[in-house]
Amino acid sequence: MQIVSPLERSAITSSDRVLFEIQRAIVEGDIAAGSKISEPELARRFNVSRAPLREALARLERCHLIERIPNAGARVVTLSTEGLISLYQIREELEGLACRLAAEQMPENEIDELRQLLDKHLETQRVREGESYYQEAGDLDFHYRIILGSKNQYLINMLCDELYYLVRMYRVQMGMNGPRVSRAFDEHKAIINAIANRDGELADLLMRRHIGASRKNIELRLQTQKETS
Amino acid sequence: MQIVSPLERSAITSSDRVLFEIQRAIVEGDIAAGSKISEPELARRFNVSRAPLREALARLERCHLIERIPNAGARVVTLSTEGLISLYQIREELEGLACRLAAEQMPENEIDELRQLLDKHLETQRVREGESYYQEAGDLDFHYRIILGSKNQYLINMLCDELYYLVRMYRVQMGMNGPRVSRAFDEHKAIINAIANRDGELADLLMRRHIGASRKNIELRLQTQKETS
DNA sequence: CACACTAATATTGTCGACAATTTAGTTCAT
DNA sequence: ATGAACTAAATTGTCGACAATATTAGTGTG
Repeated sequence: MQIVSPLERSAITSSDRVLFEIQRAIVEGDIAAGSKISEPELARRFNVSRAPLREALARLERCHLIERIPNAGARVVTLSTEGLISLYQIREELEGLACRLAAEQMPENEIDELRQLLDKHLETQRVREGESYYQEAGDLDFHYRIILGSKNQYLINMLCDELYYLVRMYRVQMGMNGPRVSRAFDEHKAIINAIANRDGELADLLMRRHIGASRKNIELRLQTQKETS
Repeated sequence: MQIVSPLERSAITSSDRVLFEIQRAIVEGDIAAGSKISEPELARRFNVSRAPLREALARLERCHLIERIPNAGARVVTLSTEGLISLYQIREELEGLACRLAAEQMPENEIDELRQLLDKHLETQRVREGESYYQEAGDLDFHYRIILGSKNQYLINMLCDELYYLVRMYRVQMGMNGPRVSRAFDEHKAIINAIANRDGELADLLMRRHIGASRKNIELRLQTQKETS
């Protein structure tokens, strides 16, 4: 089975182009969460007919960014704290597995590259202290590479294609930064060390903790939400 | 967040109808694994234009039954023992999680219904001794219901929509029956008991073992494959 | 004033035709 | 005979128009 990275993709067809643009717009919130999607409007806006647009919509549904109802149209997904927790529960399991597999499968050169990436992140963090955006992207990139390192094609598709953009959307729009950002580096470092030592069990555990800590933060927020209301 | 069961879906549009028919054909092997998909041919065969057919193809790609290459067309996925192992690795994690959540979230009446389902399976197994097909469907149904019981919408979508048919395809075409079938009942019973006792940790563990045992069988088969060749 | 029903409007689903691209086949040169 | 370049055929991608369905506005009635 040939392993393919989902992000190594350039816009071949005009349907691709439209997909990327709408995807970005939804993730960044330019197209508001929960808003209705009008095919004629979007087709005009991106200068394509409805055929490639609908193709793009089908792929947006695939990565859980929109929901479609037959004969009634599509809506951008609505974000909720409960949904975010659901998402993190899944990530804990799947990315834990990814780490375990990466410890077995990831070639040395990829591990080295990942180390270098971490060092680079450390520098940019020092330089751009406080600006979490870059760090966020970097964090996702870190996770991304480990997933690719698992060499499990289904896992790669699910995490890097079908959930990746939804995770980004939650981060961008619900502002997942805070005190965890600073800790993340150390945790990343420990994870990559475990992988380098080919200790899959430990890498698995550390990644679960890493994501689980974020989830618990969110659950905490949910509690205070409920108390306030 | 409204919880929706993916299998509660009837063919609304003609794209739906075509999707269901092709889906069944691929799973059963009527359309051979690895074979190229011709849009004009399928359109004629199912008496629709290419528009709804392409819509159906997009959704088949979503559940990993076909792979598309821009400007080059689609192929039915090829099955491999390695792929099956990859799939089971993911199922172990996700269905383990599903059990843990089901132990927390599944309402009593659903648990009762699941118990009755198990009893019914036991009868049909006695009656149709040896015929594994019904049992297979039943096994999937068992897993299916627990997943729904987790009340995690992303998890439900991923397992019951995006992976369900691929799992069935592997089972039908690679003939996953054998001695495990008889054990499955006892394991199912233990899992449902754990859920009924609201012991999520145990239910999680048992489900991982349940699926893990199947995976190890497959890995064993892979070993003998390699030795023979 | 609320509600049910109907008519008008807008949106989605489907079709057939055309454009762009890939694939298959043929010719020619080495 | 092998391989490269070109041509022809077939396939995929895109378009605009029409049909089917859902939404909205309007009307009348209790």
